[in-house]
Amino acid sequence: MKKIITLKHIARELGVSISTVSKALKNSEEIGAETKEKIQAFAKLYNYKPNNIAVSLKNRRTKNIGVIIPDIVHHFFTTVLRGIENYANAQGYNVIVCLSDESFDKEVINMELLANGSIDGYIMALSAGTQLRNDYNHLKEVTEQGIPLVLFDRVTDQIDCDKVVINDREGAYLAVTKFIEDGRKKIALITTEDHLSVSRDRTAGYRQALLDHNMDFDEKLILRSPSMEIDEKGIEDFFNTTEVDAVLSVNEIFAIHSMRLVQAKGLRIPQDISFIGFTDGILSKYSSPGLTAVAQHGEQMGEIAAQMLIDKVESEKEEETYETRVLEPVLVERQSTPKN
Amino acid sequence: MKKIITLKHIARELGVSISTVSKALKNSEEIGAETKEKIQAFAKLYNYKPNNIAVSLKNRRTKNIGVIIPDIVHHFFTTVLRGIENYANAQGYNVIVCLSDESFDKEVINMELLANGSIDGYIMALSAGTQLRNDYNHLKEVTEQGIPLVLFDRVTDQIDCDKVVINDREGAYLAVTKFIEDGRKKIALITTEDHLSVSRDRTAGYRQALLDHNMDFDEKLILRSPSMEIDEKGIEDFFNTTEVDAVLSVNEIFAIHSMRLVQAKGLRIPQDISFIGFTDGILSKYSSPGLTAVAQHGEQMGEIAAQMLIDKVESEKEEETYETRVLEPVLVERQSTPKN
DNA sequence: TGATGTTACGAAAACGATTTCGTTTCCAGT
DNA sequence: ACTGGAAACGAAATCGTTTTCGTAACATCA
Repeated sequence: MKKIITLKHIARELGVSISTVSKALKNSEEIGAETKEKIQAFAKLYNYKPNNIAVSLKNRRTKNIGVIIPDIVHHFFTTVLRGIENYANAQGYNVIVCLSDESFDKEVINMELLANGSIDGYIMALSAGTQLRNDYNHLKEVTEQGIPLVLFDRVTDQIDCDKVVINDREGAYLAVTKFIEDGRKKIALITTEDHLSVSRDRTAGYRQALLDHNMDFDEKLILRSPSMEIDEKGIEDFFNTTEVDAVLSVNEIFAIHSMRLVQAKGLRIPQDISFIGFTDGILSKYSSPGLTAVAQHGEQMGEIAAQMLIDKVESEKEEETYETRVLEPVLVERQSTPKN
Repeated sequence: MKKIITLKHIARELGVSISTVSKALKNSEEIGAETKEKIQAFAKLYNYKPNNIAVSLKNRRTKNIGVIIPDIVHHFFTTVLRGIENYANAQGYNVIVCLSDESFDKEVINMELLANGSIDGYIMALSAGTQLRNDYNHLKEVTEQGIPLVLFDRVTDQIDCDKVVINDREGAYLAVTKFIEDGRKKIALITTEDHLSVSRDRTAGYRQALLDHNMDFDEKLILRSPSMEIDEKGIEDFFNTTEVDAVLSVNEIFAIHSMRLVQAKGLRIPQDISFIGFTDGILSKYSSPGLTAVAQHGEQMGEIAAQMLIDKVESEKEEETYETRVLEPVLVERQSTPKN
């Protein structure tokens, strides 16, 4: 078993002081050429690596960033996470991932677990529980301590911090406009309750598109699931009782499930009914027919979030100016909507 | 901006020594009741939390575990990660995630990034690049330093450490046996080159099942993709030139893509051709028809890996005994195979 | 020769917490 | 009154680095 070696060992072994070793390894001009070479050679030989923990303690910088997301088995979040990882790693940062599981309590616990100096800043998407409860004190505490925080996708305007979102409203607007241009008359929306910020915005965009094209906004054409979990019964009932020729869904799973349902009823996609789903994920790509999707640029979002956070972490000045970056969604057309 | 408070601040403010504060906050019997109360109250008031970095330095324990996986936008790995998270968090550990991107170099870099005391141990699945190169010196270095390491799914027997795998061979065997029992004669295998340990084992299981049932093992029925990335052209050519009535695929995507392809050619699933895929992920569940899958118990795998690692980390003794846990796969039957 | 300047290195404080030994004070026991 | 021993607290070392500030030895210059 090879021992891990410290400055002290090198110093003792070579009969010099710890400070000399430290400086020599940093190639300081202060140290004589001979001594430097000797120390560097020794360090290389024994594969010396500075202890990160000690360095962190000294610098008050951990080079770790904490990411708290509601769920990891979810294409969009993993995509964002990849973006974060990419940028962070390139800058020499590590990413500590915590899952809130859509629960307020877990979100709080996770934040506290990281709050004791383990990280230099947070990147988060709010859990459904937190948004429902509308309680952001745990975020406030963090920002009040001056720890940088970047919120993405699921954000709140009750907290002053940097944010990255896509224009969810515009995404829905795009989709519904496409439906209308294709001559669809009964455009349904499958979404969740409005406490999720993204659902609220998407519903608003849906509504706006209808109104802007002189169509009725009919609550009966909206199915609101209590959460992002699939409610198969609810969806089935909805399609049994509601006549519809286009469906916009706030996530892939609702859309895919609905497609299979109406296909089983003998409807043809996209001739009889067309579909668009939010999140251009793996399901949209591989479903049959392929699902036209509102792409959310998850990876880019992650990169931007990481960049904003690291910029804040590394900027010495305590400017209290926050920025919200809004990414524009695009429609990725596949076979679930007619070609023009 | 609230300042973060340290033992020193409390000590100074209350006119006692740092040691007294430390002990008081740990409810030590050494400290008088009055003093203890005073200190604890003050600490609560100012929301004192011990600095993790300092504690880590003192204890030589970070309570962080490093997870290195090839890809995060991949259902199986995220499932495992969730299992790891669950167990680790419950034990008060944080998880640092690094992505090797299937590259040997990135894997090495990530390991080194964590190797300097940032973590108490590693959980890893080998990257394709590493398995191809067959070079495990970076792992050896780590184990030689006595840092605990648990390998999962993509493992190697060139390294002595704890491992968790599913019985890939048995999974393929199960699937092929099912095909044979259903009367299939031309059973294809879509896999990758054999340098990936899982592909090798699955191919072996496929072969064994055929031989055990007195059927020919025909290389022409095997399509080997160079990597886990989809090779659409290759798959199309394969189905155009090869007559087949059953397909076992080493991952979901190959299977789903193939299903769409043969459906487009007018074949009926499962009447004319049936499909089984490895990894019971989201695609299998939501494809049409639903894809019968070999479930890999990713979450359980993650939990076991985390448990093995934390056990090793926390056991003082330096026993050099390693264990390999083998999970048994199960077949999740859906509509891509006929019902019996 | 004495003042000044380099060069090359070491001592020590600091980061924040833990822990091992003291040390002081006070009181009981004889 | 003297000893012994709790009780309550503090000093200091320690974890491994970094960094500031000395300082010794030697060279330079007027």
